[in-house]
Amino acid sequence: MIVRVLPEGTIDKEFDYAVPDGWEDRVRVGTMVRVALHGRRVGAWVTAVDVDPRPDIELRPLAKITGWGPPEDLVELARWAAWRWAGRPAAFLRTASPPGAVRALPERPCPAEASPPVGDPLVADALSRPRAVLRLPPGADRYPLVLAAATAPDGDALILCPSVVEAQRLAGRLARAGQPVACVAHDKPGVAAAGEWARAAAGGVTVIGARAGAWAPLPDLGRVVVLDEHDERYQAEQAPTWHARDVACERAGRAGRPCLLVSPCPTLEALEWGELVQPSRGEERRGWPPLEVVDRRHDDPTKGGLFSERLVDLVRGPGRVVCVVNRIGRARLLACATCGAIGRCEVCGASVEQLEIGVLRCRRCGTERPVVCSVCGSTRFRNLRIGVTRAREELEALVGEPVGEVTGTSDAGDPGTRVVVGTEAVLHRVASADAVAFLDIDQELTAARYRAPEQALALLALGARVVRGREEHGRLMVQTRQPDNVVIEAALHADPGRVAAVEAPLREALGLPPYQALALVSGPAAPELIERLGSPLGLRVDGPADGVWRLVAPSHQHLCDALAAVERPAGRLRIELDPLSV
DNA sequence: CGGACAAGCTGA
DNA sequence: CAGCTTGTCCGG
Repeated sequence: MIVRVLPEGTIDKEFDYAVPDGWEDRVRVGTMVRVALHGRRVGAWVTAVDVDPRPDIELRPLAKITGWGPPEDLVELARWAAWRWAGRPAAFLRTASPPGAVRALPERPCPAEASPPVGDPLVADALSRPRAVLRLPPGADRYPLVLAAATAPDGDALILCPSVVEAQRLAGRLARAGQPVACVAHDKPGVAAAGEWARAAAGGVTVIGARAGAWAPLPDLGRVVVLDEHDERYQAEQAPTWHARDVACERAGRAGRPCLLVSPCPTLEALEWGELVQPSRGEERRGWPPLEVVDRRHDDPTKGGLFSERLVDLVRGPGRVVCVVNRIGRARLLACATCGAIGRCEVCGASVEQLEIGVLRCRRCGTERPVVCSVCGSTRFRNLRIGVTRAREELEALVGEPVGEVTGTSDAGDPGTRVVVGTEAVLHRVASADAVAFLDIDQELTAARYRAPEQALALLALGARVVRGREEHGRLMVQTRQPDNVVIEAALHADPGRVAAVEAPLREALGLPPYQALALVSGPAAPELIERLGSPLGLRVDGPADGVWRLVAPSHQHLCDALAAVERPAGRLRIELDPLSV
């Protein structure tokens, strides 16, 4: 027998090898092997079996069978993803492969007993549709939905969560309920990750995972559920910038299986893809906490800083309070206290920030200088935009007790303080609180990213989840100079559809995703790629701006076909499909 | 990817 | 022209 293999790494070419006698039944599409290539041994995936021999080449034998690899449907899916995100199939096959060698699959567990009927009619409705988007408010418990999906007949469910921690928590809960479950995650600490992959590959288990879980092996895929589909952690930040939600949807579609996207604030991408299933107004309102909007339009921006009177009352007051400022450091924008000039870099003119005491640092070029006004020489500055570090200091002074600080880079140790301030990361770390306050939500509302309104609503929904729904008496507070902003109104009325209703026509008019396909091309080899690309029909090439070209096309079909048609030039190249900001 | 080999550059 | 770097090609 002759097989075709694709080597690991960046060799984007397939090679044929002979299968030694007696190995035939251990080799199938997806099997991981080692082969001699150009005097070296490299790992590879079998991509085709029973290949016709070529008379011109003397074939070498496979050197070794490493073990089980992605099943055939995922090898096909990897080819699709390579097209869809302009990457190499090997990158996706790596994600779809076990984190260590899998020699044998474990026994398939005995099937669990017959599934109980789904109690919640909303969940039953959502699970009964082939492509549904379920808008579930932040306070709603998703476990009944997960259990219903896990116990549904017709195959094993695949359930995705935005983070490995959430996936593990959910898998643990299902396992304790007696459900056979495998938690597939590549960066899962400690536990035998290859073992979990093997249990998934054996079948008969519900598979739960984070982003890479979209590539978990399931021999008998039933339904696919993506929880918090709006979460940006589903998208890989390195190229290829694939999105686990989109992979999951494509995978379910290819297998002819139902797929359900769940979110308190579904993205426009999700709404374009499937039918929206929403709770009654009353049910959705119960799932959002009341929102206290502190209108700061008439507050003097130079007085009180980030802390309005109502906010001071909140933090002084009983219960656990989480404050969110999505900025690290001490000061991200400063003005001279004497002459009022904005602190600027003397080299490039960009605004300077103060991350630590005594040093001003340029946000663009990184030049540092002492805290002296370059216009009038004064050494006193006003902090126009304070960050988490400074906010913590000021909060401590206000409440007269220690205040915790949590940012994405701070160590995981929980600050056991009553009041905690942090960036968005604090909402992922703190399990529950009596109140969540967004000190400067305007920063999110006015951010120069086209998804800013969706992201701001997602942030509010995350805060809402930490304090739970209306019946839990949690409090959600925002301080804003834009109390009429549709994002604030959506959270206030527990009606996320308001944001979509405003954003959809706007994005359509501006030619932004999901109504047009976008890609950014950068890196030393980018000019060569742009040159080779030419100007195919339907593709617009803008730029370069700061060395980045922007490709726009009416659909992914147009854009990805155009990219697939050109040969990738040598050298470093980053092709970012569906960028989160442009 | 990484080894092989060719082409280009340098210094005596 | 040896000795070195840089670039391109190719593998089964």
